[in-house]
Amino acid sequence: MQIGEISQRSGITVRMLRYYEAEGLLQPHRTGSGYRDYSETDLQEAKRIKQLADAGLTVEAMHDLLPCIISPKPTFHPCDRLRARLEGEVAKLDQRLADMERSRSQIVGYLADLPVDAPAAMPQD
Amino acid sequence: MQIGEISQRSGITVRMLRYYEAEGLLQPHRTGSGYRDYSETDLQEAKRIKQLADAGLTVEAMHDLLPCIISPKPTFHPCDRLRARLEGEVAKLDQRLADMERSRSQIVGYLADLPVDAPAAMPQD
DNA sequence: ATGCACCCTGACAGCGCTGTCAGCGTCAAA
DNA sequence: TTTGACGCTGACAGCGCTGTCAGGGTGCAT
Repeated sequence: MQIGEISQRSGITVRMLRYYEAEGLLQPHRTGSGYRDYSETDLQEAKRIKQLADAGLTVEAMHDLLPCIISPKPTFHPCDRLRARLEGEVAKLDQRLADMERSRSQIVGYLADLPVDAPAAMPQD
Repeated sequence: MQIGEISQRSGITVRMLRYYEAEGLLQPHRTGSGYRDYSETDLQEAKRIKQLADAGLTVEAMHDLLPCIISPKPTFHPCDRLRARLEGEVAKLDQRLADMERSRSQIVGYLADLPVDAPAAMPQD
């Protein structure tokens, strides 16, 4: 299928599909005239890429991920490095989650201290 | 105090202090020769700015926040707009938190399906 | 053969900061 | 007065995408 179709079917913009290809993820065949020609397998991969992207992973991280995850058949390469990377990603996520929780309660605190609309309380340091 | 000192005391880089000033937050007096001259109050404000920045708020959001929050005495302006903004920020944070939770479990799922190092399972679609 | 939708590449812009460098004043101490 | 730390401004770069535009082919249907 052409790029427009896979774009619609995967929810990834044409722009980003080309970007992913340039970055070494998801490299479709080309027709004689140079058109990208995506297979159903490519579509599967595209969907996974989208999941990961939505999950906040960088292209660089996906680079390590995909070789182990995408394959429609069992993967045979040592995935220890990948495991490490994934664990790192989780750790990073946890870190960010914690930060954001903290932010959230801070803002909620501000909100609580906010005067209703007239002179009133202030957040004490 | 000069910029270097407030930088150390607030944990904000010199670069960012100037940036915040350019953005209209935290505008210190100037000495005759043009040096920035920060007061203790400025330091307080700087610390709050840092908190908010760490909390992931943009300068633009802080713009609305600070007039209501910073003041060392009760604030008298109507803060309804601020309240709305804060609530919006909380909502955004909640959204992002949810996304990230989802990402996290997705990755953890991948991790669980990962072969130990030899040929093995694959994530079933 | 003409048209129109769709594809191609390459390049520039913008997000919201943040670092860094250049080129040049200021100030206090030696 | 000279030195060295510190301050000033302005500007460019980079992060990781993402949109958009320009200039130009391809392919199918009238």
